[in-house]
Amino acid sequence: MNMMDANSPANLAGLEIFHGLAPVALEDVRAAARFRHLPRNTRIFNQGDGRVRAHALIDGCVRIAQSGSDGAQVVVRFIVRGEMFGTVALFTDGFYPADADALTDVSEVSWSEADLAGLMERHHQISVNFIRIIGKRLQEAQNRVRELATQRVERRIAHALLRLARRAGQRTAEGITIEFPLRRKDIADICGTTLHSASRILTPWEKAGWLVTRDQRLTICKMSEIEEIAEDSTA
Amino acid sequence: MNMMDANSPANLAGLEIFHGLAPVALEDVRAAARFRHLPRNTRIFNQGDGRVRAHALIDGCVRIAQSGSDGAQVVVRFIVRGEMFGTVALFTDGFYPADADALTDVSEVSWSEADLAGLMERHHQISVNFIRIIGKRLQEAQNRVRELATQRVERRIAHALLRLARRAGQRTAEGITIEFPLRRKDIADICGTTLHSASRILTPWEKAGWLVTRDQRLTICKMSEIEEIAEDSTA
DNA sequence: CATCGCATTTGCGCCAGCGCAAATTGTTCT
DNA sequence: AGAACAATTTGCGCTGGCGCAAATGCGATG
Repeated sequence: MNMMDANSPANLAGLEIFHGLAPVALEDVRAAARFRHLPRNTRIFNQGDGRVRAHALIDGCVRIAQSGSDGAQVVVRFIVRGEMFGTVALFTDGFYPADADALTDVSEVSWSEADLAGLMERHHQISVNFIRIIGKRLQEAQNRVRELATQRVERRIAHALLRLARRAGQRTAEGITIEFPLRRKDIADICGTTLHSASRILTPWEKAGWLVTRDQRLTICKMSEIEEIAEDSTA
Repeated sequence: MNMMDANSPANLAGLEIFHGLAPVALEDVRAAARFRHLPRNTRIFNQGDGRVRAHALIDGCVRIAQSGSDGAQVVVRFIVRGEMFGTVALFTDGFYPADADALTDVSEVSWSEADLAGLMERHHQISVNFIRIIGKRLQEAQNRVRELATQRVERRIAHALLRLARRAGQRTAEGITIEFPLRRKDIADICGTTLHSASRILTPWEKAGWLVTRDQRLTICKMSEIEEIAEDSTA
């Protein structure tokens, strides 16, 4: 509650979905928002839950993972500061299609489906932004389909690292550090392979000094070597 | 030109994106529409082309395929009567991310990005419908990612057939017929496998009488057998 | 009708990557 | 610090499915 006034107005304008909104519109947006603070390793929502809300991450990071009836799971994406999540089910069936886990302590905002619908109606720009966001994500998903269908594990892993670095990379002394905990298993679940294969591929890269893992944070030292392996246009 | 009056007003209301619009709004929509008739085997747009438009298929069927720099291609989806296509790039970078080919003679309508933006602004319901459409497609894409990542070829093919049958299936004497030309290569490119593997799997199914191919149309006779192989929840 | 071109089938060999299982290292909790 | 647990590495054998290439089937065209 006390947090709300501290970080809402400034941050809301920074969220991609509210770009270009007038201050008065942002006020409207803020009024319908629910702010929350969650400790790490919390389940934010479960695959199959109803009453979806539109979420935005103010700080921290979140893993979105989908699992099939057979238990096999896939990491849909990692969410970093400023991004929306849980938005796919909005205006469709109303059930979350994946699990969301807080990987670090997080603060998030969310809006109910009905409130968001009202906001979009009153402030048309929100719809446009939203469409842009989902459209972009759809393109990413389709590129991923193509990757899974046509490339082999090593290259898929290289791509995954590059994408993560581009989206959540922080320039540090040693190279580009991906700013959230990333286990082998996560990388495997991103790339559609097994923990074992991921390990077998990544370890040599670490031995060669292309990567470093410290405090659960992965740093890419030799970006160019990874790019070499990825060697493909459509990123 | 003469076609326009014949099939526009009635059909536009049938398009998913214009559901729930008032007649006066549909008039507005119609005014900005460009109707076209194209013979089969025409390229409707190329991957990489600029000046995207929002397309809707009035009649016929279209294959959307994406190819990587290495030549490997993936069938993104098949479009049937009433569906939108080429919509992914709208409001993002403005370039088509895939090729669209007319598999039969087709009639299509399209709107320029600017016109569609205007329509959405004037008739908010269009935005909502559009978001629902893209959201649904995003869910499909993510399910496909999971499938590619976790299931093997046989099961993926079974799923693909079931999905196609559900979306474009026509009840006939022998079973459910998928109403557009579907080559082995297409099925392979949908499932992320090779022509050869697809053949190796489908031929036995045909021999067992579960499927029939006639006039380039595939008919599923024993739906239950295919479902057996697919045996998984999240369709 | 003969020919050409395209789609499909099928045999064969090979290898990327999975699964199992054990060893090793890192992390958390008391 | 020590114990209990979680994550990672790695050896080994196996196989699903790819790649090559040849054969066959089928429709279109002159």
